[in-house]
Amino acid sequence: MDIFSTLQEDKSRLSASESRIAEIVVNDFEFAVNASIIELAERAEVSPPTVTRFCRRLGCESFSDFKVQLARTAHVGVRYLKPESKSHAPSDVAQDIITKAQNALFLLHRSLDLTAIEAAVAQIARAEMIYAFGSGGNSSMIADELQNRLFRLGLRATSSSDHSMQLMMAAAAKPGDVIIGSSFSGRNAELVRAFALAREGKVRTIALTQTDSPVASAAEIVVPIDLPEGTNIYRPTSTRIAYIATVDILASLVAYAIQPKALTTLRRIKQQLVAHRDGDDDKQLLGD
Amino acid sequence: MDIFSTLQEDKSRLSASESRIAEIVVNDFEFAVNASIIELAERAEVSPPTVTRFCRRLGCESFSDFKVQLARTAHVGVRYLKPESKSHAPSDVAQDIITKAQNALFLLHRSLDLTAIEAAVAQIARAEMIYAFGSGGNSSMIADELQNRLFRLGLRATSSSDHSMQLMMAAAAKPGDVIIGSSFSGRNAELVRAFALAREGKVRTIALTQTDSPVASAAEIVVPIDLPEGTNIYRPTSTRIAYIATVDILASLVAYAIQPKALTTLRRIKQQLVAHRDGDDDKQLLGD
DNA sequence: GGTTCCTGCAAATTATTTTCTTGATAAGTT
DNA sequence: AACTTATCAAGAAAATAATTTGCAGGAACC
Repeated sequence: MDIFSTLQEDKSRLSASESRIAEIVVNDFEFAVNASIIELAERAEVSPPTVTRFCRRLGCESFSDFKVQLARTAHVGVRYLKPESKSHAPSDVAQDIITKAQNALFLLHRSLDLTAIEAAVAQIARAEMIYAFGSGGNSSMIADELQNRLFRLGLRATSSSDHSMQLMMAAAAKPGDVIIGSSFSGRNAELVRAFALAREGKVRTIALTQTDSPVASAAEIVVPIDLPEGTNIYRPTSTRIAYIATVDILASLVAYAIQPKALTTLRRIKQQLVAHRDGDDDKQLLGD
Repeated sequence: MDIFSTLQEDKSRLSASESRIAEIVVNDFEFAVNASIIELAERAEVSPPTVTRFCRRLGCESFSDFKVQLARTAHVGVRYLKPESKSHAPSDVAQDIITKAQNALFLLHRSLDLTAIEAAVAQIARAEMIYAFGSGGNSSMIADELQNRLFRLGLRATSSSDHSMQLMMAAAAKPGDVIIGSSFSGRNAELVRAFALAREGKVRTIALTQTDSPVASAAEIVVPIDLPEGTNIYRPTSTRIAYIATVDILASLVAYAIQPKALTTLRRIKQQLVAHRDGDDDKQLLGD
């Protein structure tokens, strides 16, 4: 557990003086990690012992322990509390995008539903055939990615971003097959329809989407991905990164679940690639 | 600058005693961030003042400053020095993937070539037509992603993962057009050929790939993405994430470069989407 | 009115840094 | 070649600063 979550959760249990300390820590993180207990106490207009007690209440051993914990999580965690930079200079834009991406991963980690993931992995690992659905540029990439990752494991997988094809495939799928649908917004009505159709035919359905969304309610297993999307319309990235990481987690776990099969297939794909290109370099990746 | 880079670089300037401290810091990071100066000194078999001097040499104000800086970067930075967890438990796998992804972003940020990026952005922003090339599952995703991001800005863009098509498109492209090729390995011979063909016809070429690779030498502008790929064959993710972030940075900068045009196009795409789905929710993303 | 909890003061403890000194190494000099 | 001198690393001890503990006053809440 990190300090910031604890701060959020234990906010009510803090006394007036302690809240004042908390506020400074959240608002001026730079100051807080560099300050001594005395400086922090002065700025919050409390005594040093109060700061120590504050740290203890948050589950830290001591003030220095608190500072270290703060520095550790805040590197990733605190930035989403800060207003984004308004500059369009390349270095700022790059920094901003990378920070947001890291935050997305940080938030993803904290909100991961491992139970749902395990359930999804179990279904995928034993599926006869896997259909990955997603549309609209972002989710279609995720669908392709799912197929890309799963076929390498020796599983039968296909993907489609075409609504009509999705419906037809859902209708054609058999019990024992699995449909994985991705929707960033959770409001892809056609995907909902495909899920409904699939469930009628006893086909397993897995959704990668927002909780409490139409797509989520339509699927049997929901792997929830809930992230605040920034308001800047130019930059929908961070969510995308969280989805990719989730696909990666799913694919890795499936790989472990079906170990021997996956290993052979991967080896064969790799041999094929190496033979096809230059033979002297084994370091290249599987599939560029 | 973070402590770990400094440690790497100043390694030669450290004395014997200081190197012993450095070794402990790198190998047992957990101990180092939690220890007091006395504990650290004892373990390295040096005196406390030597530890203070060590911190100063690394550019820190004091020992506590050192600890804070260490904690800040290490959260992201140190883990790639450590052997990866061998457990296949879902939580460990998830943690591992997310950490690696964050590391990839961290490393990306430190190795970004902003000059190359600016040059690429300038070319893309004024291109008549943009061709995004990439093959093999990973890079083909990046090519699609480039198209996906750029067409939304009102630019003319297409993508292809088909080697033959790439060659034909490269031959058909005109001066004023831009070809962006992605290759994780840098050893995609067909892409090299397409680049050569394009350059004959005065078409601008941009490569997203490893430095000092065949693909890199074939392109006019190289946006280098150099990351150590983990050895685990199941998990090629982290590089992918760095590529996606890079595409995002490029696309965002292009968007800013051509502001008014991009804004109108985005607005029209959004209207189209909202009209097509349910009208009551403006929060949905551009393209799922 | 009693209990509980917050808070600050002052003292005690602990940690950290500074200063000073010693010893080692290397370059220069006779 | 032997001696001198400069430079620097490193520890001891002292000084300083930071942090914590114990205690007591006071406020708020039964």
